[in-house]
Amino acid sequence: MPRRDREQSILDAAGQVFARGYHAASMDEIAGLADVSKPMLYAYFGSKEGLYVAYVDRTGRELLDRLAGATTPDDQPTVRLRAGILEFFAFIEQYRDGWQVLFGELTSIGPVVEEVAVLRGRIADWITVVLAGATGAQGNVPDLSVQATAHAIVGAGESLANWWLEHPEVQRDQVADWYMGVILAAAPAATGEGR
Amino acid sequence: MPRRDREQSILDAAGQVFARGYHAASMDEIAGLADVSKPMLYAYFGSKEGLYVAYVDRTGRELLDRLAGATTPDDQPTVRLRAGILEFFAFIEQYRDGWQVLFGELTSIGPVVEEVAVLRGRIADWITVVLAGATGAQGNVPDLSVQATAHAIVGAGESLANWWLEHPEVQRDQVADWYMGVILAAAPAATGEGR
Amino acid sequence: MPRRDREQSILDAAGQVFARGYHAASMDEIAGLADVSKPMLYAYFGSKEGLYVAYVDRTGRELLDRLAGATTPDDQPTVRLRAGILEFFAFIEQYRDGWQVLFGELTSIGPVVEEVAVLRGRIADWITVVLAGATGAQGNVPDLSVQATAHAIVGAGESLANWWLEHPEVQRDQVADWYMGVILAAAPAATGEGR
Amino acid sequence: MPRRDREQSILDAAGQVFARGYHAASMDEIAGLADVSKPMLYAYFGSKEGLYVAYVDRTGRELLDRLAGATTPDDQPTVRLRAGILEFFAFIEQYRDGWQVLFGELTSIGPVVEEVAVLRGRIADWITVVLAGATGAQGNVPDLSVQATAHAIVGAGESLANWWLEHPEVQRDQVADWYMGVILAAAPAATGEGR
DNA sequence: AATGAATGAGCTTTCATTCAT
DNA sequence: GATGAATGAAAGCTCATTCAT
Repeated sequence: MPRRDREQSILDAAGQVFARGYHAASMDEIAGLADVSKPMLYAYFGSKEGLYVAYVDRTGRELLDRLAGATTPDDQPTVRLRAGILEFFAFIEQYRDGWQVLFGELTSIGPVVEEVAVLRGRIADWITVVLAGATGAQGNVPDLSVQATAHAIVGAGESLANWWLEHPEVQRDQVADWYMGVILAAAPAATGEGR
Repeated sequence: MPRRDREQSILDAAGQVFARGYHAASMDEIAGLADVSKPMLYAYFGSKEGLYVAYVDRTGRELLDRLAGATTPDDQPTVRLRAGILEFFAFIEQYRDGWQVLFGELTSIGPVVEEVAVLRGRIADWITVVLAGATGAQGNVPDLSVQATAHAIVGAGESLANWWLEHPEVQRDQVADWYMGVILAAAPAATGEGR
Repeated sequence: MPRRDREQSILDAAGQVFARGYHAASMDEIAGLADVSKPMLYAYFGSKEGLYVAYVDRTGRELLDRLAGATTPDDQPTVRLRAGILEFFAFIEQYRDGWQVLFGELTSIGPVVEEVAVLRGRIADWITVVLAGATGAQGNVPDLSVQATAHAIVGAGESLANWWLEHPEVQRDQVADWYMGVILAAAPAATGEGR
Repeated sequence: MPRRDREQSILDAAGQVFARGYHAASMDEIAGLADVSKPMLYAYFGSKEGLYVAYVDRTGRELLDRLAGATTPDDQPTVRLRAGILEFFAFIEQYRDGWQVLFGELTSIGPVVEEVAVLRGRIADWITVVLAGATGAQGNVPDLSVQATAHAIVGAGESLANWWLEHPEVQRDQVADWYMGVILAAAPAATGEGR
């Protein structure tokens, strides 16, 4: 099996195990699940932390790509927003492990904390930009209150996503709608409009 | 030192260490910080998990007590809401460790997952009740959408709190105001109004 | 409670716990069972080993006293033998814990090994003496073969006793009879007769 | 060193240490004696108990193999008996540790209790079968008294063996002869003859 | 006379990591 | 390129034992 594929299948295994938390994961288990010997893990990723970072990277990129791919700049802002949100929840549904790794352990291992923080910032940015279109605010330099509210919105989404994972009987569209409701309601604050 | 006091000072130390995550914490470190020998930890709390649960209990109760104490039922709903939110952020400011233990590790150890989930539910309830007063909705049996939105609101608060921890220059009142803005905006959905 | 009584009730508790093996026993458990604080154990018996020795002493003496008391020198040898054997099994039935402590752990803690070995020797002696009467051999200085066979007989008795503990439906008289059969059959060798 | 060999040398070391009793043995000491690091013990045997069971298994099988190999069915019964007994004592002489592990600790750790009990039963069976030939009894279904007496005989052998270990100046043949004397004397009871 | 409080030292077990082949 | 074999370090936990009251 060529290296590229090996790496991917190792990352897949790593996701399953890391989903239970960084410290609760063991290299042994990952190796076993990936059907590889442990030294391979180190040959390819250097260390446990390296493997974790690689997984977070791959998964974060996947999420951002999906958000980016879900919408075209020409769409109406609310259409873009809805498409993005749907994609967001679709990602959660499909990459449950990845989702839990990315957002389940806020106090995780040092270097990754930053990584995840950056990822959240990007998502907050995406929301801010789309919202700017949706609410008609333009060119406002986002100040602290915008940042804060954007984070609040992201947090609402995360929390909603976790709630959804425990209520799988609810339709994805439904959850997305509720989320949109919250976002649009909170939007004026988020975009700094009206201050 | 009598048992009661020792237990409290052990719990204080435990909080500092658990703040970095359950698995990352070691009994040795907690004992060292509390200036006690390890066997005392086990004599008083039985196990690492027991100590964790005890800490979560104490801290969760503290938070709920504060929320309850911050408001009197006679207050105007928005006054109550604002008082509660202020108290919430005051708690975060004061019990930073406790906050991170309670809300930092979504994928924590088995028995505590439930404990923390219950605590979150209680807070969501509190918000729902106060909101019901604030928006004039009355007697609505909270259905799924209300639950979901309440969770979203709680998540927004958590996320905002974490953001605030990294922007200590912002005033507490300020953050509370932003949060109130989000809540009141999202309230109609949370209280099921208008459906 | 006067010291004498305390000591006895501690020894009773010790027996129950030591029955599972010296190393498997914990001072904590003994103290709990005796409803005394741990320091009392040390005040009265000095150490875990001291407590163990005290228990072995008391129980060994009890067994020897019973053997001695069960028979009068004037009895017919076979009557004495049978009475002694019955008493032996009665002891086992009544002091199950003590029996297991005395004979269950051949590789026990240093000082006690000797103690128990001496006790066994005494019992072997008793058997030899009674047998000497029973088979008519007199005044033979017991040589190695007699010693050896006496030990074999004691071992047969222990093994039989343990077997009996797992077959409580069998009557004590029955087991005693079987044991007598083995002893009388083996007696000529034990008393050195016929060599 | 290949795994097979390592396992054997670990088991050898384990025997020496377990000879002092299961609870008195420490994995550290076994590892040190086997000149291996502790993790190897766990990699190969899973746990302390696993290692113990493995040792009991190997040693028990060895003993049974020897008993089986020492005699051919065509031999005269008393010849078979004598050969078996000689082999039994040879085993004890050679595998002193193993002997003490197998028969020294009657109250040992849970799972092994059964294992050792089964082993004893097998030996008792072997004796019963050979005795049946030696005394001419045939086809008797062994009843309780036979079982009991067979156990008594095994116990006599164990006790004799332990006595012998402390009197190494006695020849093996000598001890075997004494034991044979006891067995043959007790045999009628053991084979149920004459009832 | 009696105990709650306390501990040093040891236990079994697991983990991330590396070497020799 | 890939692995079986191996380990240092540290984890959670328990124990016999003592001291201050």
